[in-house]
Amino acid sequence: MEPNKLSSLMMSAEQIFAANNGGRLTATRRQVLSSILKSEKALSAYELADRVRTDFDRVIPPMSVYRILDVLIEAKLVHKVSLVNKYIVCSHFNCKHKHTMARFLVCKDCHRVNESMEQTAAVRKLEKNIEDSGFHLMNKQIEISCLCHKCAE
Amino acid sequence: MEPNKLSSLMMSAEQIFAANNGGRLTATRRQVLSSILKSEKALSAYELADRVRTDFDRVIPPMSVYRILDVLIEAKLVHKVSLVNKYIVCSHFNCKHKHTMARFLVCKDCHRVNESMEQTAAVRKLEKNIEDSGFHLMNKQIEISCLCHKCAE
DNA sequence: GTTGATATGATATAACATATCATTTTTGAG
DNA sequence: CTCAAAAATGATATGTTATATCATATCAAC
Repeated sequence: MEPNKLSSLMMSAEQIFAANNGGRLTATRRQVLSSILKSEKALSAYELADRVRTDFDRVIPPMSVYRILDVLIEAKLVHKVSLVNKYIVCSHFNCKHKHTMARFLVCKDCHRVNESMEQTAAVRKLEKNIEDSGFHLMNKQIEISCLCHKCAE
Repeated sequence: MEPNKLSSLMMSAEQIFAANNGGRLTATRRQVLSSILKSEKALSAYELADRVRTDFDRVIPPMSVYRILDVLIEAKLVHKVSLVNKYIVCSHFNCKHKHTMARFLVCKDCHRVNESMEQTAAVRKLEKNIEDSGFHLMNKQIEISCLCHKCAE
């Protein structure tokens, strides 16, 4: 990721936290966010701790990474990709889109993730199906296991 | 589950394995399948080992349960529900449907699962989207995190 | 500056999963 | 029927992901 893009995303994050009574974007959280932002694939909490160690020469205990991930997920900056038990930055926390339902194509081998917005009509139909089945949608997130083109070669 | 239904499902499984050069439906596998069939919610491999212990008064090591789950998944009798790292019987291994893409609504609290078939038109569109994104579908399975009506009360 | 709230560190342990080698059971050729 | 190969299971160890809990440190407001 180009430094400009990274710093622009970090500035967005600052604003999101400033507008947010739930917590602060502390130095530690900034480092974790920065490291996960730079990754183009989903990372486990432990892998992310390693990245922070490399990127900032600072050891953060996994427990803290989990807690910080919770905060970042709560702030909608990060998604948990449950198919692979890993975490990835929201591909458009920086943009103006109203966040409806996201579809995640998850490479089962390298854990690259393609996040895209579901079409409104499809979402409406899906939400109706879900309610008709006696379930309530908890996470506007659809996950599908795939192989990316690199891993498919 | 009524005993009749259970034995009918077990007979189907026998036929599937008989038609299948990949392996046999051994006594141990039959017990594991029977225990998972009786559960109306998804179970972890360890929970399933516990069920077999209760149901058949027989201890099966978790390692064996994992191996047997692999075989049952391969035979398309069982699904892995990756959202919660648990396993559940395919809701229609006994029926005549051509198996296209299945949608799983997964209760994040009690792990009950609603499995249903995606509509053909939607699947076609989705598969095209996936290919256009440079991914290959690996598992005709869509998982969505929900709360079931009982847990929502 | 003290106090209460927020955040992080440290430690332990639980839950899910795989690797590997040994043993047992089944199958099929002779 | 017996032996050898293949398939299945057992046993053990270890890796990976996640949570619980208590102690310590930092920050914000008065």
